[in-house]
Amino acid sequence: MKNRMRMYRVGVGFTQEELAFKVDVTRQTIGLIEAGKYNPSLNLCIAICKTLGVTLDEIFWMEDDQDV
Amino acid sequence: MKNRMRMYRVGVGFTQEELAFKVDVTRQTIGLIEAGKYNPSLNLCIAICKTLGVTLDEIFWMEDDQDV
DNA sequence: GATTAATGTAATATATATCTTACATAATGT
DNA sequence: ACATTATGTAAGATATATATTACATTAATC
Repeated sequence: MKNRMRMYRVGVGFTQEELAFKVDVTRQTIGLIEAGKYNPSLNLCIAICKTLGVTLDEIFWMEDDQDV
Repeated sequence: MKNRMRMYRVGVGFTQEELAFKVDVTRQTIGLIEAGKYNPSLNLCIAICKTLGVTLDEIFWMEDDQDV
């Protein structure tokens, strides 16, 4: 459940709270997704990607899994 | 909530039920996601993509939205 | 070093994804 | 026509994503 959200978020200069507001979700939700402890919905993933200016693959697609 | 699941599923020659079994979910769930009536979890999206041999962007990322 | 901003985290409540069961329809083969 | 396979869909139950509230910690700023 790892992802690259934090990397792109700080890259754009947003705080967790700012990103949360923009995608209409709670700061805690953003924090837990970044921490890899949530399994977010596709719609939320898409909203986050659009806000950060990247695609789903760039944040959420891991080309090589550990067990490959 | 549109996506290209059906296209890739029939391309690989899977039935809804076969794909459902492989990603450990119900046939109905697959059907509703294909119909654009469900907002699936990221984990399920990833499992589907791996089973169909494509990435998240290829199935779930729409480059140009209607409202752009 | 005190204050503020940003983040981590936990408990309970609520919304919703998904399951289960069931039936209906469409397509295909015999 | 009949049987079979694939798909659509609905009602109620369950699991889980997310909200809410609250407090702790860390980093930055004064």
